[in-house]
Amino acid sequence: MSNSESAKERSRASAPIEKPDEMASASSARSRAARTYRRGNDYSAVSPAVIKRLPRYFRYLRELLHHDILRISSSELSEMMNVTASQIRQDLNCFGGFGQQGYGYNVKYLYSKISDILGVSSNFNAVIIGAGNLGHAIAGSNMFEHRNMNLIGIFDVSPQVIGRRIANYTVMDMAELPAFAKKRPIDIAILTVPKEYAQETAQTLANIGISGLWNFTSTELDLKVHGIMVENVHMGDSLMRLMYEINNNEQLNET
Amino acid sequence: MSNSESAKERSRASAPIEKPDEMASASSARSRAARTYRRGNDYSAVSPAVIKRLPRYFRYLRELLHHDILRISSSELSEMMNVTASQIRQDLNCFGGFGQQGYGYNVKYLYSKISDILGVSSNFNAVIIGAGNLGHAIAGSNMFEHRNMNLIGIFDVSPQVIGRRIANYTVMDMAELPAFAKKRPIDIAILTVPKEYAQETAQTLANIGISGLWNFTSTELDLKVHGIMVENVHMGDSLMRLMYEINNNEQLNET
DNA sequence: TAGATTGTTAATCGATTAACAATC
DNA sequence: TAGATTGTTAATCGATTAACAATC
Repeated sequence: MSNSESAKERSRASAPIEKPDEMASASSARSRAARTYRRGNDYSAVSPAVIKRLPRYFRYLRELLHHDILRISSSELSEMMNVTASQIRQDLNCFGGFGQQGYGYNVKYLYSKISDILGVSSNFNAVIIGAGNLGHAIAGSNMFEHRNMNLIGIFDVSPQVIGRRIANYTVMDMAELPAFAKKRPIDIAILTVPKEYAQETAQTLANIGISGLWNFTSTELDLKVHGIMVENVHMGDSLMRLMYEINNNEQLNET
Repeated sequence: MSNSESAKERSRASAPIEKPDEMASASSARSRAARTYRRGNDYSAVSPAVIKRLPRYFRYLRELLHHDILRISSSELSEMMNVTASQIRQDLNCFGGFGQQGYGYNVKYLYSKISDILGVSSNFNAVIIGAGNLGHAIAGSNMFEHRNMNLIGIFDVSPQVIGRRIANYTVMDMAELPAFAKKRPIDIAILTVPKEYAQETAQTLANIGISGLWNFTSTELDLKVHGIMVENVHMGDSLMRLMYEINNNEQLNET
């Protein structure tokens, strides 16, 4: 982040604009599942390619804030992120004019906007299904605080792990899930069960009425009929892409 | 996989072609790092979009084999995978003519070809850097056997975990890594350390001469100057995309 | 005001789909 | 052989980049 020092310095000069700080009103103690959220805008026309890039902007903007950089231009950001300035401006303008001509972008304001678009103020409730090593790793991560999510439970079927403590949670019996879901609405289920149980577990989750499934199994689950969004992690695919790149790049270097 | 029953039945009839079984000759006991691998073709002209899809073909073909389906047409596969038959034929033809007019594709042959392209026969040696929950989860997965990779060690800096047994491996001291690497060449490092240590650890890994880095930290590491391929997992980005989809899709349903 | 940088339109590039001739 | 299905070319669609007028 060394090449943004100039931006840092400039940010200490008085900023010509003072956009409202929307961060403060963003979070609420209650879950989105409790139907207290305010409906956002309709972004259905925004292209998938743009949406796929949003979380990366979120990460970089957060990083800028950590470095007390309060102002940035599309060209400065483009250098940092290794994309074109044009793309950045195009991407951001899908959601509204967040910048100011002659000035650039207010990092704090932009970050709050991107956060809102991504749903950080939704206060989702999540549960982990499968208390194996991966479920354990996810439970212990800081993934949730950073995104205003509430991990409200961890479930498993194995008597050997039910009742065990994992990252401040007591693993519950999968059989208790439907009753649990009635008391505390579940927005997102994180699926870390063995591949063989993925399909049936997904069906159970569909029945209790989740909104999204974060799928760590290598199986593909079609739950669109139930209106459930599925996001696949497919770590194995990622590893194979790496293997491919190593082989292919090395050849280029050697030839 | 219910809609492929017809393919299954047909596959039991005698197949008009008998492509050579290249699977048998694919694996070797020695590591690619030991420079025993045969150089592959140059696929540098193949578009990134195609390459990104290859692991998914790999998964589906493996699944077909498990179901004893030995023959498939692009249209049957397209239905299964929810893509166009045209795309499948285009994708596969980037690497050569793997099918046969009037017949379709021999699943076993196609699987072996895709495997080779992805580098499954490269016999990569891998180490895990960071023996936390995530490192533990990856070490215990079946990720490696399926891809002919050898997990040859797990390293950490914390005296509390060094010496502990994890999935049949004894966690080694990070300080021993350079010496270890001299004895057993490392192709791929799997980085599961806390974000704060990502950069310096990556530098250490670059110095011992790895070929690829599988990055689980949310930091982006530029090691292209060292000719090292980096593949980022960025689980957090995946979670945010899910959050976005839930918000945006629900709105559509409600309006 | 002049300089800087956005927002936005137009041009280019890349990826997907359609169509069909080649061929098993 | 006739039927089926690939391999491949051409047409369409979508995504990225370039350029510049608008404007702070």
